[in-house]
Amino acid sequence: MLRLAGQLVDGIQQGLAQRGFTDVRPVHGFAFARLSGEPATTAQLADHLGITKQATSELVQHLVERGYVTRTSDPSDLRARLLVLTDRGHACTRAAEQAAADTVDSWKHELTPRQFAELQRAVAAIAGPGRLRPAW
Amino acid sequence: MLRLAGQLVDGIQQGLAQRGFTDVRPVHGFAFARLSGEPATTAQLADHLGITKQATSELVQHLVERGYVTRTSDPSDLRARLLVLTDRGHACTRAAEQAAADTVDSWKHELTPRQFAELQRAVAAIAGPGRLRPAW
DNA sequence: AGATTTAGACAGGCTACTTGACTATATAGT
DNA sequence: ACTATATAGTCAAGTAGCCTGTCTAAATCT
Repeated sequence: MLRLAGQLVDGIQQGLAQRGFTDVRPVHGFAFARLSGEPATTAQLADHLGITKQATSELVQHLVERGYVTRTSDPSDLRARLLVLTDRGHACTRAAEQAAADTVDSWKHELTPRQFAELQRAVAAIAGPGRLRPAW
Repeated sequence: MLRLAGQLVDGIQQGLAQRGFTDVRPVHGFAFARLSGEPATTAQLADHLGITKQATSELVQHLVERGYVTRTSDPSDLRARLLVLTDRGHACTRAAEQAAADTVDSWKHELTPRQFAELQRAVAAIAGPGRLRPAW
């Protein structure tokens, strides 16, 4: 299982590099996954990633500098800044999803369609939705 | 899939802590996995872990200081030191395996026996044996 | 025998995190 | 309404795990 996760992470990272996104790391992908749904504040993102606000603040700064994210003001809370993906941010997210799909496809070829469907069902049943964060 | 890997790593780490092993990290587990088979040199271990000799040397020093590993001389090469797991090292390895089994058992309860068997088969078929290293 | 490679360790540097401290805004208690 | 407390975000400093570069001793090649 750990090997599969490693293959997937490596595959995404490699696919992103091939598509021109060389300045993002896996942890940024987890951030994109959170922001691609709806905007979030830095504190919410920190909770999602399982790291401190401070580290998240620096990570967000990195993404803003490289044009993946913009900070917009939250009308309901003057302290907070809502983080929104830019077009480039969305493009990077799509590229990561494609790279992930490519890796999963390579697994598909090792299995019968029925086995693959079972695998998908089992993984989805066990994992469920929820926070996704760096593991080790 | 990444969530499952995260659950597994967290489960192992937590299980180890409950069993009294609080001074090991996941990367040490990968080292134990390599050493529990047959002894290896630092350079071989570095190759297995996918990190430099220097980082491996420091990691080994950490494990020696804490009594998990001993360095024995290699009669066929006076430069090399063969790394051997101590009793404590083996105990930690077994504890990690038990903790991993506990986590996998919790998955088992979410699936039918047939589905679980299919999952095992599919994962084994895709992942295969080989080097295991930190992923992100 | 001499030249090159390899095992291991030491030194210094980088980076992604951490804890601690601080300001500005929001919320709760009286 | 006023005060006390909590929260959003950032700055500063420290830590840990990796890196590259360098070196010694032993092995291997010519």
